[in-house]
Amino acid sequence: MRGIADSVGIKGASLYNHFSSKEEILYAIALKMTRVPVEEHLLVLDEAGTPAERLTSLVDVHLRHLAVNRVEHLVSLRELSALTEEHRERVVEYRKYYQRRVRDVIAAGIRAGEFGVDDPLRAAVAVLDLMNGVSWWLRDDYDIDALVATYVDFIVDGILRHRSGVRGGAGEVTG
Amino acid sequence: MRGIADSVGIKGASLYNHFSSKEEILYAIALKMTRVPVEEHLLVLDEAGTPAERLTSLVDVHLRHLAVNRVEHLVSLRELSALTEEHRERVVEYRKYYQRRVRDVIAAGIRAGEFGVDDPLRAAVAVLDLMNGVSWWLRDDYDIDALVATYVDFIVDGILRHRSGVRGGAGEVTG
DNA sequence: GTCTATAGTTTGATAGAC
DNA sequence: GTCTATCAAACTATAGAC
Repeated sequence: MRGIADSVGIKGASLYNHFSSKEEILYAIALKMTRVPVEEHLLVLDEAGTPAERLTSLVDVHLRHLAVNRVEHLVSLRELSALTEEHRERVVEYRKYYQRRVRDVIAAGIRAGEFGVDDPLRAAVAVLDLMNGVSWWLRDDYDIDALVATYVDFIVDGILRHRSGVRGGAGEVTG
Repeated sequence: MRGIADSVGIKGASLYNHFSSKEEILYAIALKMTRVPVEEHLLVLDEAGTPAERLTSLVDVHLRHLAVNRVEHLVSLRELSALTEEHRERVVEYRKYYQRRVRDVIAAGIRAGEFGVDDPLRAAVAVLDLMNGVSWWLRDDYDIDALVATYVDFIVDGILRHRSGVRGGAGEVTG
């Protein structure tokens, strides 16, 4: 609490005029980093376009939100275990719902012939891990447009893309 | 310390017969999770085979080590800031070296015509984030062979693979 | 090499003046 | 809404018996 207070220029005790406990601060941060993506980012999945186009939009807004709230994202990960069971469950529920929606758009892309992965849920987990990993090393002076372009390529044209058949998959050739 | 002691069936004070401080325990864990990969896993990059084959081997040993030492990996991430500056720097150096070696094998793959990414370092970071993300959700009963096969596919045949040029499905067609 | 007891410090939170 | 002063609990670590 003293560290948080320092960073906003007041004393530790003064924080209790704004929050009733440390857990409430951590919950507010964790909620912001899970509810906002669910209630705002997922809207792009309902707009017009192919699954690949809609997922591209989601990667865009997801990475930009993460770039702006990098520290909050790391805190919500690290301090998840410090939340009450009830609060932790709500945060986990938001994360799971977001994951399911990513899985669903990947599944739609498979049905539409745009994507070529076997298991939409596994692919969704990989895609989210790849994006969220950015928060560990991103710096303030990083070119976010370039970041988004690179990761859209890695995800939409890389992980999810149809394999061209020459090597067809993971060990099928040799196995 | 009491929690650590509980998990090995002794009292907190007894831990000091084996380690002189909590920091020493955390450093031992962090060192294990960074030095072992550098000194053992990277050997597969020096064996025979194309860059893609050697990277495939690295993904294999990396994910298996991570599956066996999942908790230690999470601890070494979470408690990195609890280390002394000297210890933290040594751990970070191991991580950076590992990252550079992954970058180099990707660069070799590009030169050999096996891979088609623009920036080997960015690709290496993405590949490592993707693999390390597994430790957040992996369970003990998970099929590791299937995990390895899936991630080799995502990485070697997905992220790093040559794009076919048509950009098959990521928006160029309609845009 | 384990234990109990406890020292010394830090932490989250409260009380009350301004 | 901020501050100083302070509390109670928890923490890392030590001392000394067995």
